[in-house]
Amino acid sequence: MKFDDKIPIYYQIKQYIYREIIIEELKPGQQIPAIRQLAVSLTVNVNTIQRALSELIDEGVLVTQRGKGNFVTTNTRTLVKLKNDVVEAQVRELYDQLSALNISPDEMLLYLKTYINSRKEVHHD
Amino acid sequence: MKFDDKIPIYYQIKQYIYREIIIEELKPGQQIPAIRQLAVSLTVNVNTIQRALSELIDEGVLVTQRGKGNFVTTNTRTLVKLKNDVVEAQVRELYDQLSALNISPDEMLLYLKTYINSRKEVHHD
DNA sequence: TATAGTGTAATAGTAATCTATTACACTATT
DNA sequence: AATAGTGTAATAGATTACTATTACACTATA
Repeated sequence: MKFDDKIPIYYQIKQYIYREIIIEELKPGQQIPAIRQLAVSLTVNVNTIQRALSELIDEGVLVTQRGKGNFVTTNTRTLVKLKNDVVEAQVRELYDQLSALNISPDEMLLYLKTYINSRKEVHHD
Repeated sequence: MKFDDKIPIYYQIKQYIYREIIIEELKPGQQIPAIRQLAVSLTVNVNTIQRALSELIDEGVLVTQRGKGNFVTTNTRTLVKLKNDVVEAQVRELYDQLSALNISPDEMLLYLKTYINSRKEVHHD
């Protein structure tokens, strides 16, 4: 996985797990990969994984069972809130940043539409 | 100024100056505040300001004149590119993040519209 | 020429993040 | 009982960012 070197890795791992849960790549109640396994597949230290997970556990997104493993919460309310919060944070970020550039809401929509269209025509992946 | 403690301060200061230039709060050719003045008004160390400015100088956004001060470039091409780059980076960020949540372009537009409307109705500033 | 206002550079100390490593605790299975 | 697979905890070292501080270089002006 490629990390942004301007943002703490443990924090980016939190966001990554949020996403995996939201798209149900990790389903409610499902056991997530073992800490040492995650450390290998993300090529970071176990402690860094542990820091991310312990925050997710504090937030109630994951539930830990000592000796067994870590599991996605089955609490629907928490999971719905998670998706809403993550999406809204992203949208608000764009809104705030473009507002700071004196760009109007209508222009924001136009910029987004234009960007989407530019992705449709040419695919530079 | 309030900084995000997940992102280096010098980097946030760069973004701040980008914005001031884009909205022409700092105009082409204009002298920007002295380094020690910026350090006071942003309540950070002179070295931190210096790090941000030296990168802006390397990028050609600012021009320095030893003993005189720092000035916004008068190069129109650089300034136009700056605005385009900053705006597109923001839009791409939203697009990529929401794509990772399996959200379609149409849904992205809807989310943005909804957020904009929610800002119109109630103003919690 | 002295002084005030600029930018520039270097050093030292602190804090946060990440890595590497070791050790321990709990669970399930052989 | 032993073992393998989990999570948990603690220490030490490297790196980066930030601060504080001091000093120096250039420009303009009194």
